[in-house]
Amino acid sequence: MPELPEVETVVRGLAPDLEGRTLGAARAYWHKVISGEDESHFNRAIQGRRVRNLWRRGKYIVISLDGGYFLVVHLRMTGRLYISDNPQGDDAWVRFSVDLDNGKVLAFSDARKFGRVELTTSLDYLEEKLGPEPLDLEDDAYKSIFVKSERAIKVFLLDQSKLAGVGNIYADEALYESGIHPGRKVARLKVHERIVLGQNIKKVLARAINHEGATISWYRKPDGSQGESQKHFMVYGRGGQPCYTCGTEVSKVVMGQRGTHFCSRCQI
DNA sequence: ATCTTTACCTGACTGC
DNA sequence: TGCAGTCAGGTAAAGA
Repeated sequence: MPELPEVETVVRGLAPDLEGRTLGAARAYWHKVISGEDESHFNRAIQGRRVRNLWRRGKYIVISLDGGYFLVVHLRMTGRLYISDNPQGDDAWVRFSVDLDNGKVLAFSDARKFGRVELTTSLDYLEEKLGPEPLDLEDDAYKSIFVKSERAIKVFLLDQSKLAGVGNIYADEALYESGIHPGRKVARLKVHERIVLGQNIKKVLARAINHEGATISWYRKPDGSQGESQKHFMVYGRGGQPCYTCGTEVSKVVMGQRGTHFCSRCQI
């Protein structure tokens, strides 16, 4: 499940091979993979444009092209983005590809077909729907973000319009690190809890980036190798197993339609 | 307006 | 071995 650290790892891995390349023909192997315009218009607009650079915004990958165009990619749950020597890509689930001027292709693979590729001339819509970048925020900012809402903090953390990039895994991990029960209402969090939670969100995300993301099922780095972050989870995916801190069985419940893992003794 | 629910999808896994 | 049922979860859109 690509979240901020996984998307960041993909961007860092692709940048050296993509920056400066000129794009050629694009192909969609599944019609819905391209959001917005149709394939022929998409193709006319993308061909011949040079890649300037790329970056991550929330869980979105933004590839900046000459002429003010941006290729925006979201991996959703099972998406992969990689460079291949094979025109068809390297796996059975390639939904989109675009030729590069060095004979390789940029391939977008996605078993679940939830991911999307979009060509746009404005990134305003991203800024309108996304909250701030969690790694950029200081304590004061976290104090003010975690205010007012009556929702459970776990559900709140998944809302990309409040904070962009945190997903199910790192929400559970950050709450564990903070000793905060996922069902606590945001408005009831004490000031020091908001600060600690913000610090731990940054800590778990930064650590996961250092581990090059978590390979749970589908996520791979652009070179095809697995991340290491999953080896360091304290609660995610550990329902029924003993808490590393106190030995209590890790609980797994559903919260906001998402599997939620926590220690009922360490998190209050 | 804010929040919740549903739909989108299919591979992997479980149980019979 | 085969098959039905369940689960995984990010986001848009619809509903409350």
